[in-house]
Amino acid sequence: MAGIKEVAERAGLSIATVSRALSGRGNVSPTSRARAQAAAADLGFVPSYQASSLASGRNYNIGLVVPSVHRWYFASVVEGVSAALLDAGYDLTLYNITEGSARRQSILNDFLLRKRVDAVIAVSLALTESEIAQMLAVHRPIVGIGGPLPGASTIRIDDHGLAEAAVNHLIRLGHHRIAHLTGDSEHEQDFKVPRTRLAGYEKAMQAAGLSAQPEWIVAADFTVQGAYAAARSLLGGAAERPTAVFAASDEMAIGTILAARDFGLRIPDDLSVIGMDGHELGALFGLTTIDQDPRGQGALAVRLLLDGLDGGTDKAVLDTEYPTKFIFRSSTAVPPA
Amino acid sequence: MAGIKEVAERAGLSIATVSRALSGRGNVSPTSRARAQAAAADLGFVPSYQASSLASGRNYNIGLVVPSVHRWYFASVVEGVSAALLDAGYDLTLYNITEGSARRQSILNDFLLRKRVDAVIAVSLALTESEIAQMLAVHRPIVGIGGPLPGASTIRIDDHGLAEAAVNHLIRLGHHRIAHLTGDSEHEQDFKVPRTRLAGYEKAMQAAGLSAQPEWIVAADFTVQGAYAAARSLLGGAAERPTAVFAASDEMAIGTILAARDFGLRIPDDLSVIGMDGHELGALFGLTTIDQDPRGQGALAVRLLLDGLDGGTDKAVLDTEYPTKFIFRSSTAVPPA
DNA sequence: AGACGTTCTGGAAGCGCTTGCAGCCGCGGC
DNA sequence: GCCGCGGCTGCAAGCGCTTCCAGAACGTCT
Repeated sequence: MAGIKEVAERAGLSIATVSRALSGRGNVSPTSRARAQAAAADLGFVPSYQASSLASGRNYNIGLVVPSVHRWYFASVVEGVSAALLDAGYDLTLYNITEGSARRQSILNDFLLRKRVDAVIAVSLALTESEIAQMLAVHRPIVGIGGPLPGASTIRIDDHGLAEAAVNHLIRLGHHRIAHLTGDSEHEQDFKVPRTRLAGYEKAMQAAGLSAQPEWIVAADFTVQGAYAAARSLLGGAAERPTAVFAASDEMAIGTILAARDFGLRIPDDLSVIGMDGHELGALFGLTTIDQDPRGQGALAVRLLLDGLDGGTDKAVLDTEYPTKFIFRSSTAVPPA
Repeated sequence: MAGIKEVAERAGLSIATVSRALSGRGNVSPTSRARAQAAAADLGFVPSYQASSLASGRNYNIGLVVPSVHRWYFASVVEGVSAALLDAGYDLTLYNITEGSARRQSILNDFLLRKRVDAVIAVSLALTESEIAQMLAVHRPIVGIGGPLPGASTIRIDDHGLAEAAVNHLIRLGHHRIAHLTGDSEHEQDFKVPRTRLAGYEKAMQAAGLSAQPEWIVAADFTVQGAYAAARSLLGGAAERPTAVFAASDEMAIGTILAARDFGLRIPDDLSVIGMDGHELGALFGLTTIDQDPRGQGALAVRLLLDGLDGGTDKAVLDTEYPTKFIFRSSTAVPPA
């Protein structure tokens, strides 16, 4: 367990010089630097994280708060963030707040504020203004992904507009009876996205002069299974069956496709389905969707944060709209005659 | 940014007493404790993580190393570990080593050894003995999940025996032509599990006097898509088609089922499929499988580790076999006549 | 009443680094 | 030849806690 002191002795230098040599901060002659590095390598020296952190105020650690790690979208963000941070030499501290409200205050207090992290990335988490203010007050920049963070920087996609676009795509194909699979309000206190997409759906329907039957708007949790169950009741229901479904996520779209298949409905002949996300599995189902590249969003969040930390400027709050790609595949077509 | 000093002043106590009062270590009169707590609350005091960590040597932070965060199994472990750690007041530092070898040495050096974490949980990661020794030398206990860690504690399931059991289930149903979907060696340098399951498959086949055609053992990456593609070539191939498939994971089993459906094969009438994992989606497909509860494995790993850290005993290396549950559903049946 | 324990408290010494400051050296400019 | 300056270096003062130790206060036992 060699410390910097041992390295200094072995290198015949002072502790201060070794510190400067190894950290790259401050002036050190090439000779000294080389000696310090050699000594450090010989001893297998690894600087103590907490000591340097305490002394310098830098942590090289950022916190990532997600409501789930199972859903494709979140897993992808985690992956993007993780890779970007590893490259930058930062640690990633993960907070998976599953149950929603119960633990969140304690996480905020006990973890995030404990100066353990230099900054936090909150995914689909609706922090209140005062919570955000708390974080900013202790100089912890925040960026939000996919969730509105009043007063903090955010990265998001145009959920409303994209939902409209998805529905319009179906409308242009000739569909009139378009259903929507949205989020389950029970599981999404923090998760505003489904409501926004729902609003986009309604707007597009209305703009086209179509009536969105209440029974065509069905809520499910954001999983394949949840959507499958919801789609079964939607498609198996009496009355007029919709000819198209806009699902608020690709996982839900896949659940819908599976349910449709179970009913003997052919996609897209009998039913068109469009999703949203860019899930890898979409290709397998020929799913038409809108790719939002969550991995890239995670990487971007890291870049924004690190730029801000380096720049030192408590930079302006900026709201970035992340670009998306409409992917046309075979799950959408003209409605049955 | 109140420090412990301000709290002490406000409470009219010494720093030492406040520290003891708030941490619960050492003797403090009820009166003093209350005063300290009140003062801390008033000031919104949150102790500095690095300072207490530096002074006490405890980190309250454990590192979790996973090769992926997308695959169901790993996401589940992360979830289990995360929940258990939050309860215990520990932070979780996540290292997602995607590419395999490239970054792993640097992670070991730059991150794990930097005393940032008190312990590490490595999932399906085959650390070498010397890597493990390095960690243990700096008093960082390790527990491995689902991967052999020579010299460290591990939690694992009986992959070999369970694979045999899965295949035997098919054999008992009357199947002779049983295929196996295994891992893709390209993507699994560290991941020994598929090979073990393959060995179990071979053993069971041999024990039953069945020949495992080489073309019935097909490799794919551990995703639905990968398995789907592999299953297509397996089922679409000429020659004798297998009547049953044992897939090394539920995701692969699902891919197989989807491929079979696309070929018009009915499950289980034309093809039996058995998986392994306990994926929630399995129910939707009626998938017979073996539930290994990765979430529980993650939670157990945390418990082992924390017990060890508290106990102080550099406890014995122990190898825990985690219990599994065979789940019979509708994807397996007697072979077609 | 005196000796001895217990419980509680505060002083102060770290934990292992970073960094401000001052001193040293060697150099170019006047 | 002297001054000034810039590059290097080491000293030492922290960073904000924890914890050892010694001492104070209060009980208990004989």
